[in-house]
Parts: sequence; structure tokens; C-alpha cells
Amino acid sequence: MPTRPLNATAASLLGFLHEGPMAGYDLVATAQRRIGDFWSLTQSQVYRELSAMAEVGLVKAGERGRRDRRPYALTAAGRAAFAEWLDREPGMETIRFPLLLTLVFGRHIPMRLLATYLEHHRRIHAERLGAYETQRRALHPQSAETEPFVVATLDFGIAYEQAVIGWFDRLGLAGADVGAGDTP
Amino acid sequence: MPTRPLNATAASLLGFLHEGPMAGYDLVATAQRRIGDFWSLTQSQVYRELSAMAEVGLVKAGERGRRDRRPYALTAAGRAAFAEWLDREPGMETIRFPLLLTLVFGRHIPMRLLATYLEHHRRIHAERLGAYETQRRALHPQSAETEPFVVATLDFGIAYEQAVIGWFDRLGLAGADVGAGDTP
DNA sequence: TGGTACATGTAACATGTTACATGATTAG
DNA sequence: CTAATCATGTAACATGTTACATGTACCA
Repeated sequence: MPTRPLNATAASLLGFLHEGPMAGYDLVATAQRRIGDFWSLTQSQVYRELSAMAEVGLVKAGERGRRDRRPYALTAAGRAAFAEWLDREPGMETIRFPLLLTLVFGRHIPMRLLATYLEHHRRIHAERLGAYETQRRALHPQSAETEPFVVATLDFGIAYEQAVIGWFDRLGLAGADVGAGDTP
Repeated sequence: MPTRPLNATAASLLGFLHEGPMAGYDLVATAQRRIGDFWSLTQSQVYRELSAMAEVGLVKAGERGRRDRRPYALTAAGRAAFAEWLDREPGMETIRFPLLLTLVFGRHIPMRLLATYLEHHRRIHAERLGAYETQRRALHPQSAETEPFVVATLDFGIAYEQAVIGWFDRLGLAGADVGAGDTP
């Protein structure tokens, strides 16, 4: 029975396991740090995928270590499944942006309130951009995070945040004092 | 029992119903056209939300019309629930971008294959940008779609696609012929 | 009269989210 | 000893996805 194709979350876990065995806890942290900005996942999901993958032999749980850590290692089947996943055309991105929904229905809210939402979100995006730029400057050669591929995703984050901030700043909502400007 | 807060999908449906009663089919079409680019939803979901909302009285199903259409109308409770939803701070956006995942794990795939993926996605984004720009130019005054709020979301789409395309074009993956350039 | 587009709906399952429960280890 | 943090896991539910089943009306 051909186990149905991996989902992207599971595949990512297998991807990280190529760097060596890891426990769920580490995988959560690693994934959130390395892909969390464009692929959200939760602790619950990670444990679920790990036990599911262990059941079908894509990973193998090792002996429990200190603090009950249970390291998972990639198996040959896991490696194969990962390779297969990479071979399939990646799907289109999905964006779910609640603020834009609110904005579409803007005529149903007081401008004041809408302006607060916009300012708040703008600030968050500005902070994110700042963080990405710091990361970008701090890149050390010779770390897994410095691979050109990884740098490329960081650059995506930067481009995205810049676009969002630019958009906020160009938003000219007829007469509202919704605008640019960092926090005073 | 205080019915738990609306989810954004249900809220959007209520939002559209402010323009008058509509059947599920129309709501699907309307939603996909007006918010589909930053809030994906499926037909199944729409019917599910509609019957759920009908059960708790946020909408009211009318008489079946031609071709079995069943129009749903906003109720006072629905209006209130929608207003309440608008009053809550919109959450942060989530982006799930499989191509970036593939890219993070780029060292595990042949450059050739990766390049195809990138080119393919770049083309799709270029097409989307083109479509948005056409829409933007075609805006007629006096339509629901011409509200400044709605235009703002279209502008977001444009800014986003421009950023993505810019990123594709700047991607300099060491020695790979992954690059800019429209289809020849 | 037969195909196509319209329209609703369900079933089954995959994925995502939130909250909680439990034990192990360490730092103070 | 005790609070904090590390680490795993489950339960329950919400949401998203895919596939299918069914009937209606239009149009060639």
C-alpha cells in the first residue's frame, strides 16, 4: 500500500533530521527558528507527525535520554520519502491576512479604530523587518544557517516586510490620519 | 451560553450579506473574487458555515428559489456578531509558502530541478501581478469594488507580487542559471 | 433530448489550535 | 526543598480539503 504522499510539515521534519537525530522538542525549536516565518507549526503537530512517521517507519525512535528526551532518527525509508517529496512541484503559497479582511469591510468600522489596527500592525512589521535585517547582517560563514538557500529565504522575509511597510505608508484612506511614521 | 466568537471566514460571509441576501453559491463566488487572494475558502466551508450560522440564528434561510437556490439573509444577531468581530483586533497574517520550504532544503535537490520550480513560480506571480494591474486600471467609480478600502487590498496584492518578483530576480544562487527574465 | 452549467449538500479525512496533564531536571 | 524550565504527550475541537452524490434548468 503506497503510503499517501508526505505533507509539507512532515517533510520538513525529515529535512531537519538529515542533520542528525533530534527529539521532538528540538525539532519544534529548530523548525520555528528556521522555517517558522513562512511555515507555521505547533508543538502538538510535531509530536503527532513524529509518532505517525515512526509508525510507518520513516523515522525511528531511539532510547530515551536525559529528561526523557526521545531522539528520532531518519531511516532509509524516511530519506526516500523526503527525496520523493522534493521531487514534486511545490504548491502555491497561501496567505491569510485578517487585517485585509477587516479593511475590505472598512466601511463598517469607525475610522479611528481601523487606524489603530493599521498602526499596530505596521509597527509589528517594522519590528520584524528590523529583526531580519539584524540577522542578515549577523550571518557568519560556515553555519547551517548561512547556506545560500537559507539566506535566500531570509531575503524573502526582508522583501516581504519591506513591501508590506511600503504599502502601509502609501495607504491613503481618504481623510484618515492613517499613515506612515514610526512611533514618535 | 455565549456562542464562541466568530471565525474570520464566517465573519466575511456576514460581511457580504450586508449587501443583501445571497445563496451559498453566490457567496462562494463573491468571496473568492473579493477576498480569495488573501483569504482562501472553499465551497464546502461556505455551506458548512452557513448552516451553522443559521442554526444559531446569525442568518436566516429564505424560501428556495429557482434552481433550488436558498437565499440567506442577515439577522439582527448576525449584524451584531459581525460588528463584534470587527471590534476585535485582527490577528497576524500567516503565510505558508511551500516553495520556500523546498528552497531551505535546496542542498538536497539538483539545481536544475530547483531552477524549474523557481521559474514556474515566477511566471505565475508575474501573471498574477499583470491581472491585478489590469483590474486596478479598470476600476470604475461607483461599484462596490471601487471603495477605497477595496482598492487598498488590491494595492496590497500588487505590492506583494512586485516584492515576490523582485526577490526572484535578485536570487543569485551561486552559479545556477536561476534568474530573472520573462519567458523568452 | 442530451450535455453543460448551476446549485446544494454530505462524507471522510487531514491539518491546525488550544488547553491541559504529567514527569524530569536544574538552579537557587 | 521548591520554583522554574525542560520535555513529552493527549484530548477535544476547529478548520481546511477532496471527492462524491444529487437534482435543476438552460441551450443547442
